Amino acid sequence: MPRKRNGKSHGAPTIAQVATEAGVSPATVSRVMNGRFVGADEIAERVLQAAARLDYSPSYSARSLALGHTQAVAFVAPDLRNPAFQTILSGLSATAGDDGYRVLIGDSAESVSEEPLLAREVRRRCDALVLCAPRMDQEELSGLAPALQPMVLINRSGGGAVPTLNVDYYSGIRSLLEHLHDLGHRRIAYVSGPAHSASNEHRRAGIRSFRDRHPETGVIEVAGGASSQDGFEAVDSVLRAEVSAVLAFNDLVAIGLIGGLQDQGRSVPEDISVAGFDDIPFARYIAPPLTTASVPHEELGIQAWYRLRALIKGQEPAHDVVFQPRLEVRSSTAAPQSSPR
Amino acid sequence: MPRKRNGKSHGAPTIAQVATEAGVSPATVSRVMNGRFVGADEIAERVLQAAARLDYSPSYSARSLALGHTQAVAFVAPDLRNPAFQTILSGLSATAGDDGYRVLIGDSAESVSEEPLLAREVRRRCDALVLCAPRMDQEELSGLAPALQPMVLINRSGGGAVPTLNVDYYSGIRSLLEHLHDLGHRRIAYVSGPAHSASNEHRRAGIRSFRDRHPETGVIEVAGGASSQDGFEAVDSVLRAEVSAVLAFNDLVAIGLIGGLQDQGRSVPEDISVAGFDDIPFARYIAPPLTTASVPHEELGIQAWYRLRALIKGQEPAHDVVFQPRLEVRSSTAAPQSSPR
DNA sequence: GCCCTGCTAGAAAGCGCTTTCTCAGTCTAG
DNA sequence: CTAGACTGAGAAAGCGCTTTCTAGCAGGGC
Repeated sequence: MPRKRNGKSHGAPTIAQVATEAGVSPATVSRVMNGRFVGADEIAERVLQAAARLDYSPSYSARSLALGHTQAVAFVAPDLRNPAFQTILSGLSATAGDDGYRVLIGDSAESVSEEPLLAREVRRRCDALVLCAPRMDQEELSGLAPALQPMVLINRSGGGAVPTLNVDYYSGIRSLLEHLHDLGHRRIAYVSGPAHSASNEHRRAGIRSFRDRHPETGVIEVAGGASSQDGFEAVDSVLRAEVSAVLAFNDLVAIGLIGGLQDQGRSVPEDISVAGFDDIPFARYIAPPLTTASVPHEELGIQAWYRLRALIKGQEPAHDVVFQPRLEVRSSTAAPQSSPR
Repeated sequence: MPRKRNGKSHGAPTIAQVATEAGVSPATVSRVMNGRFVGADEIAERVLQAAARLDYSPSYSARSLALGHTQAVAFVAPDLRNPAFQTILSGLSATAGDDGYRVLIGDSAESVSEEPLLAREVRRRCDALVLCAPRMDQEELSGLAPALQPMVLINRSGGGAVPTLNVDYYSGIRSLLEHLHDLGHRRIAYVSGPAHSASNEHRRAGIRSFRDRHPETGVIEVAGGASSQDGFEAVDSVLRAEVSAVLAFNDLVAIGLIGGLQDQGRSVPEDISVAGFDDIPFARYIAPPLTTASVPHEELGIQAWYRLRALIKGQEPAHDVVFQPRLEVRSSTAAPQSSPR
């Protein structure tokens, strides 16, 4: 048995102490504290007063054990520094908070290999899970899914039983490409996302479909990643590709790209157009304001909670939804120069 | 007693089941799972195999109750949408994660009145707390502190016993003001933070000290807030003040301000200089790149964890630190026009 | 050859709740 | 006036672990 066995000198007061103080049984205290007490008002009052006097508040651990649930849900994402995930988290946390649930975070810090372990761990600490695991192998994900339920998946297909919230990257990327094409661009670079990213694959599928429709337009893929740093480092490859426009995996990459391009004396959009994806909160404020495909991340977090809540209650969750990104044309894209230098 | 009483059909396997499966006692299972087992290797092996076969993993609730701790810490902040808090959280989460601790978030969504309750709640769910409560009344904070320990406070003084990580807003604001003054500005607006914000008070003290040194320079305070929206809405007051430069409570406010100013046809920094505070990750990328005072938020999160860890272990935490913001001069500030229009 | 020591593994208590079960007391009806 | 139906509150079991305590069994010293 744990530490001290007798003296209850320090530490939080227990239900037993309150019971003693009020001269009732622990059962009664429990009932009063949970509003399940039927009986003499005078007793309830005594319990309340005793509780107040001792500054009692029930142990969450004990409660969780007895009840079999924790009133908390987990959120795992590959990179908490990315505003897109932060915004999902913020929406999730606020909405879950309204229902008295808190969120426990699992930041896999880009380590794909640790992700399954991390997901299992945080899931077992909570009642449910919201999983953003863009790079996890599909087989692994499918294998993991049963052990993780109840959960909702963001931007992955869970193979059937698990509610999923998706962003239509396929259409989003196509809109962006069409926009660039309408502007007159015929050679466009795509700075791709991390290897094995599911959403990167969707974007590539969108690119293929665009190519089929516009065979005259070249879309050159160059290696990228998910961070501004990756965008910055992709600048040379982009320049080498001699394109008039570049589409980045996401806004972060686009921002790094713009910074690097400017460092090299190129101006955006005069010399080269740049578009991102996500519409993170600052995309509109950067120089130049970023053309991007807007994704309602906060709403993703909110809807994720609604589904989780249904699942937790044993109800049928609302149907899956595929969010359509909204093309957000700003000033980082423009018609190509007639005479490229 | 909870739900089912006999059948252990569904639900996670318990230590008792593993014990039965392996033909040993629960005590032995517990010991081998925790590496405290000394004895026949063959037995350990049998337990491990049984555990693997049942896909057993110990219940966190039960473990927490027995052990008296949760291996989790809480983080409460007034607005999770603010990149400054997100960055602190990210640093905290990553560092705590390395030590096997997870973080539970409490987003008070700007509701100052709910904050004490929220802080108590999330604190009681965890082993410790990192509290960012810039607006909480000092009395209330001091009263609350004992109940919240172990905790570390960000940007507040905890009245003695509680480790605190502070940013020197006083000096930061002075540097910014000196920078503006050096540029030649003699009428400067300060778009203040939320009412009752402790860090706003520090900034104001910095302003007073600057005024004493440069009595010829007017610093006009106009009401603001903490969000971009607040900055946007402060534009009219700023314009009415007829200043050549404006210092914002933070970067978010500065960004809103710049947006609003541009909407009204003013250009930054030609017509009016704007400076922020915090150096959020995107400050350097906005148009124009924002002059600001850089605060190492991630480091705040990291150091917060180190102190929490010491506290949890019953050790003496490292001493408090006051981070000095670094003046980051970028293009949103410039010398005033000789002939203001 | 016997007693004591040392070691391994199990029995059981306890962590702080919730809830079922139980029982004494009260009410109402016949 | 008593039997049956409630009612109100306590006893106790159980949630799934950890850890102390205990007992059984070898091994070694005299």
